[in-house]
Amino acid sequence: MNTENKNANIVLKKFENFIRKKKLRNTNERNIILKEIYKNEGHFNPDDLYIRLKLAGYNISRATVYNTLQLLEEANLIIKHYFKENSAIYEKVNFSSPHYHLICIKCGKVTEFEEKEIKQLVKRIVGKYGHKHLNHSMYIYGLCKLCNSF
Amino acid sequence: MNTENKNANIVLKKFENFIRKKKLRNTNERNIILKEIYKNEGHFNPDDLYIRLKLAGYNISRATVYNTLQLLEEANLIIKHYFKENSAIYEKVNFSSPHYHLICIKCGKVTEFEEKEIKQLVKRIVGKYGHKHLNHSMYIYGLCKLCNSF
DNA sequence: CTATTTGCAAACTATTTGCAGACCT
DNA sequence: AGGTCTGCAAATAGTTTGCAAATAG
Repeated sequence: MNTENKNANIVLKKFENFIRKKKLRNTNERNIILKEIYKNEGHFNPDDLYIRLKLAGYNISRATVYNTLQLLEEANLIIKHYFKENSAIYEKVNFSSPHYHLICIKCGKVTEFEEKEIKQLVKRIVGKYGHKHLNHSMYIYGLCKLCNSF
Repeated sequence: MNTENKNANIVLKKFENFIRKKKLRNTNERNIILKEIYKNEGHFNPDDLYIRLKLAGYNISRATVYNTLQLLEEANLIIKHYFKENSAIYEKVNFSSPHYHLICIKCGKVTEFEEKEIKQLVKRIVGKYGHKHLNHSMYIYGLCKLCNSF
């Protein structure tokens, strides 16, 4: 079995547990949406996903897409970002290598980077405040090389 | 002169420089908005600000408020956050102590924290990617003490 | 069975835009 | 004087909601 399928199976399992624990219902729509997300790479917004499902032949409403994305976020299977207003951007949780974002406030370009140190730092902070840690994001705002030279 | 006024003067000066450098115009509205922001503490959204200006007797349109907030962000005098969708949240740049945010994905509570290490880390990363650094944010998502116990 | 979930369309809300007039430089 | 900036109202875009029908448990 390839890595992609393995990951997809892990998240389906996790989602099933989450659903059971919360006494929610295991619907086709929810599973289809989760699979569609894990079939693809990179960032996506709710409408991207809605269109992709449409093209794949599924008749799943926007309401259900939004609804399910919220559930998946609570289940810690996707992360929600807000690079700019009026559009939430999601990405799959990457179990092996969390990464962070450099954002150009001029052109909106998003550059990803990794940084092992951050994980330790976050662990310490969360402990201090008694939170249950689900996820974390780091956004560095500035001007990218190109925008900075004009 | 108290600290508040001193800070307000520094930012007015900085904004003036920014305006000049960009060959923009030094309008009353822009200065009124900037002063109003620095008169207050904590987070605010564009509409909060609009209402506050209204109540203070200024007839400044939403369009101008949005417009100016964008300028102030570019001038690095305010930071924009997206704690949840459909509403940008701003705060003044705090020249002495940058701080970061723990966000509860259940109840939306935002807890601020400081962490000196982060600044160094960010400096290193930005250098690596050739960005011009303006600001950075760290968001840690999870469940706050209260939400985690239910 | 029955309470949750769904699809649909309409509603809502934050932000942006177009335009005519006002105002910096 | 000339182009930028403003206020206003209408337009836009993302998300949520209300309701009737479908469906999981």
